[in-house]
Amino acid sequence: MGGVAWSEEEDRLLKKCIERYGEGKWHRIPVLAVGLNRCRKSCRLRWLNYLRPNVKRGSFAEEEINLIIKLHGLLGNRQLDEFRWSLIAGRLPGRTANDVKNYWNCHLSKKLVHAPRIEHQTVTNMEKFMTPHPPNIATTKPTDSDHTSPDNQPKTEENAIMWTPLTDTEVDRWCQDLVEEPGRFADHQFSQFDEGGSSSCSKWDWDDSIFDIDLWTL
DNA sequence: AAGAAACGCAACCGCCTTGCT
DNA sequence: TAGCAAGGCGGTTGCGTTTCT
Repeated sequence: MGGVAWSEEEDRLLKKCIERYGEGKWHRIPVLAVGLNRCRKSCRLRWLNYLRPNVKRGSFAEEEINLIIKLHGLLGNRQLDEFRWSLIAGRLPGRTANDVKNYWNCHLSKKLVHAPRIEHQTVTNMEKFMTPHPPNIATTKPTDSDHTSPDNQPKTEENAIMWTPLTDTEVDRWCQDLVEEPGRFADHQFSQFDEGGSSSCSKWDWDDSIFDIDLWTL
């Protein structure tokens, strides 16, 4: 791993400590969890990415991949190659920023490397590339009005597992289609961010504005 | 069957932002 | 207003596992 792997005992100590004292006081965790020789940052990361309840593991579903690519196009900084993984992850129930980032770096970035301007590409015709799935799941475009759940469904494990994971081949085909198809994102939707370069639109203007766009109708 | 290469992902690092004094 | 501490984030690393030759 990228560092010293956490032992079961360390996980148990951290979980117990957070259940007792709550999330958020990371600077106190190393003090409160006797025997846990980890810094506040490591504790926070371990909790958020691994121990926290509702953390979803396993393959990404097509809806999740769809949303990652959409949001990556919208939230990615074209000039700096910077991305807002936490914002993307925030719209994928059970997924962490680290998960999304890893998935992008391992799977999608290589496959979309030839796409000139992803944010002007489109995410359409998913139905063509779908694996068999329960009716009305993948083809339903939710309203997502509360910005908390991409499928506008209760955040339950049941809903999550109904999403059908894509194989690598299917992702390949889907990404290829994305590259070849002319953009469906209207330029005017982005012009407000482009005018005058980055100086006229701060990062927070971006964040505030970005969710005014109905992602599911793009 | 064995070694090499590629992949996946947990963990670390450094920087930035925020809140408090 | 400045300085400090803590939270949070994105980029990177490196080891275990899987696939390929």
